[in-house]
Amino acid sequence: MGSRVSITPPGDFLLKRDVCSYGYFHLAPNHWSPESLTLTRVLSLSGGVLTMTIAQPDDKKGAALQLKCDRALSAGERREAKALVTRMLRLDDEGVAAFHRVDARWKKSGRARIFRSPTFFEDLVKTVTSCNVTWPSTVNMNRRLCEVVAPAFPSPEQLARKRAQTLRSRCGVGYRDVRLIQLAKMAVSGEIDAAWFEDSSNPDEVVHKALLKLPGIGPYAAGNMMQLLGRYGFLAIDTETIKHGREALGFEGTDREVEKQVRAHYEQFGEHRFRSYWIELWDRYEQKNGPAWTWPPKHKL
DNA sequence: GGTAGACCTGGACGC
DNA sequence: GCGTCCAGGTCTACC
Repeated sequence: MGSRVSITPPGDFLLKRDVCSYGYFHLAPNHWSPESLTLTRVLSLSGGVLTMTIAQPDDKKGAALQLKCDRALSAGERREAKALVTRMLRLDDEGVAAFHRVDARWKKSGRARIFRSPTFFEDLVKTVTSCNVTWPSTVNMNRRLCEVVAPAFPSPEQLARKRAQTLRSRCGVGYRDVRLIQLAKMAVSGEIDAAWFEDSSNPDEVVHKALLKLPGIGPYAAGNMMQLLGRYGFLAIDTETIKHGREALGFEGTDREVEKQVRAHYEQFGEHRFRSYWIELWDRYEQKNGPAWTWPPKHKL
């Protein structure tokens, strides 16, 4: 007999909109069902692995979330599950109103939350697997990491035990093999301390610099990790950003010139600049392709 | 500090 | 079916 857990989200939270707000909702072990509007994923808790389905049956802002698990949970595991879901769905984001004051374009729709992973380490690995590849390769890498290493997504301990050759040949991560194992070993040894990165009392600039020192993390990945940590004052500039600068914002010139103009443009949003940029970009994707919650798992942006 | 080239995978394309 | 080209961000060597 499985467990059911109920969570009361913030009054503006809408599951389908706030899960399908960043590409990670299509990366294993996440599975979004456009038919049932539910997110299913495998999680690892202290009592073992389980599969959980998250639904918002009333499909209205602020309506209760129902978590359905395929096995019974202890009281401690219920707390663990709630904490992981809270991180993924950003239920504890206290900056939504402040963001809408700075960028009122999204106040009516309520967009502000950007989906992420239940753990810092999963976000780190997903970010590395999204560098220097097209999206279908990122999808494949994450699927195979879950198939080959751990169904609930590899923990640092599980990944640190793997051989580079295994990751390369069976997970298709290519030259990222050594970097991923280095990151895992650093997380196991404590050299990468997730709690330190998550601690909002540490200054953004210090956290950003620390991210840039990690293997496989360059300017784009560090910017992306900053937003995944809830620090939105940094942009994550990639080829999509340059394309957006040209097509949506009308900037011209070389890539470098467009990047400069993009950076200058989003200055006005201060500590919220990534959200303003990302929601604008995502909104354009949805104008072309329909709401993200209708996209099939193999949807190409 | 700036830049060129290597690193891998998978998709598109031409034959 | 095969070979070639290209896109994608990080890292290193070099100027």
